[in-house]
Amino acid sequence: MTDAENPRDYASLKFRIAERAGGLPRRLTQVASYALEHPDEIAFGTVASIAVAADVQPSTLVRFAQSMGYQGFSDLQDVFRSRLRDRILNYDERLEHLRQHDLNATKASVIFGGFSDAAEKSLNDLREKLDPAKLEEAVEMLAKADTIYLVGLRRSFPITSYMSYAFGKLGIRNHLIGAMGGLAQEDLSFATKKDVVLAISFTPYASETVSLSQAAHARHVPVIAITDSPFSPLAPIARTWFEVTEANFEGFRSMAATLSLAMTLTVAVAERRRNPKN
Amino acid sequence: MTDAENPRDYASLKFRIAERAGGLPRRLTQVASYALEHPDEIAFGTVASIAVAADVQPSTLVRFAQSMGYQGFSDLQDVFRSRLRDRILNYDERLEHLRQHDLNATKASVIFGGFSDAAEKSLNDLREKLDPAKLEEAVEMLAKADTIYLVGLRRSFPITSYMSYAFGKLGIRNHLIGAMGGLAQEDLSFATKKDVVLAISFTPYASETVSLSQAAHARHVPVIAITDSPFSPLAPIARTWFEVTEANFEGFRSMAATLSLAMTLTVAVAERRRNPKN
DNA sequence: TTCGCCATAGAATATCTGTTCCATTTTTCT
DNA sequence: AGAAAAATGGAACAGATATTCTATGGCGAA
Repeated sequence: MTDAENPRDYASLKFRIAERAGGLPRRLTQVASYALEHPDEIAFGTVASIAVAADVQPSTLVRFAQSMGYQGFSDLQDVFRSRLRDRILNYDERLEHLRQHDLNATKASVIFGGFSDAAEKSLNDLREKLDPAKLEEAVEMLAKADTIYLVGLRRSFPITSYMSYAFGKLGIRNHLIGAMGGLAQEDLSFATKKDVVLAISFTPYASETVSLSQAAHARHVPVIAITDSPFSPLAPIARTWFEVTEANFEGFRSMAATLSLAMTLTVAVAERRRNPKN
Repeated sequence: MTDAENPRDYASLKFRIAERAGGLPRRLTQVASYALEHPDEIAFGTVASIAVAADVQPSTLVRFAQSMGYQGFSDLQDVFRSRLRDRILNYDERLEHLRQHDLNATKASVIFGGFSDAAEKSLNDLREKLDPAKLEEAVEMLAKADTIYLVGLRRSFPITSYMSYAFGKLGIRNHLIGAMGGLAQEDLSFATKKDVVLAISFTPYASETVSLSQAAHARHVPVIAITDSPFSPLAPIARTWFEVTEANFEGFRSMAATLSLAMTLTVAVAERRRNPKN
């Protein structure tokens, strides 16, 4: 008997189970305690496998789920699965929420919340994923470079233009490619082995960024890339590359993580030049 | 054909997929990229449901698993599931992990942490401080503007250049001032009462940004400002203005909050133009 | 004790699952 | 251009799945 709506998130379900477990028949209590103790067995297992593990009949599991207000075991299992999903994806759900609200409200502040969340998620993602060794390698390369060529168009241009500005302030020679006018190719053709190209591009990869980087790579200019997937055309030609996946809101991707990485590279390179290794 | 032993943990599997994806047939590449982008779909979904989501035949999924060296799809799915299991189980361990890493953390990764923290702090600050009413007002003004003039130099230029790009994509007429060359004054002199100037400037306020905005204001062009203090020279001349204080790390200020606000304005204006307020 | 009720076990079942197979298309090599 | 090989789509299949159903067991009330 479903009494009122039943929990769709793990926290409330857990609460309901704990709450009702006392007044439940023997076998169902047994299931309840097993469920709370081995939540990921429930999430991943099959009725049969869980039944064995909990020393219970398969049908008991179904009855348990029904007594908690769900239609069947699979229904309840979904909640246990969402728990695992949410640990990683709950931001996406929040974005979903915002999007739904957005339809009714269209309020700018909701949009702001969405972008802020996207930024935060992106930052946390990168925090987990960023490999310090790769970072070191990139910093080392950039620190030794004669001139740093910054290649970024469209969405990535704000990033490269920031880097160019910051490098400039720090006295690090750099060329910003693709600013205005079509002189990009010209500029980059001066690059040599002693220089480094830092290319930034995300799906859909701007063709000019890709072709410029490839041309540089063909002339043995080392390339460092910041991109969003191993399938990026920049990945295979880069000496080292960073995977940065920005969360998006309403189709507009955050730039917070990329920017954070860009600032890191800038400052770290300046520091490395001041105190070279060894 | 299983060539050597195959990955049982997600990290190595991911690596193998990325490694081999290039030389894979079309449909298998499609699966590869879907798998890397939606790992938890793979973990929880069924062959049928994933096939639909990835726009592929069920059999292709099995073939993909086999081409990665597994006996069947379920085998590969186990690896994706282990990823979720491990994430959860390691949560406490992860803190340990981080602490240990922190000890041998490289300089660059510490810097990255600093910038990420600064970004997060800035975002939270603005989340608390941002006044929805002001936001509405600014959106309304921008939505009604004939042309939006974006004024930002130095550190603020990445922001305005992003907005210019995004506005352009959304079909909203705008002029990016201060890009290159000294023609800024010229460009802005065309602005009329029906336009709006959006000026972005932070301490120390770039004199050109200030003087351009003042000139526009003198000619009765409405000005919206994003700046960092009530004492900013932009505050008194702005019809409405936002105070955004970015946290800094090693003297380099974050741009996350400003960027978030900028994206908000862009998208909100586009939306407002689509659905004007009575 | 006897009756009635509920919980339980375990088999039955209809659905859904992953996998295989083969005809067809596409690509590759000669 | 033609032949050979590889890749793909889609249907068929055997096995596993969650769920339902029925007979049995246990327990308290009359």
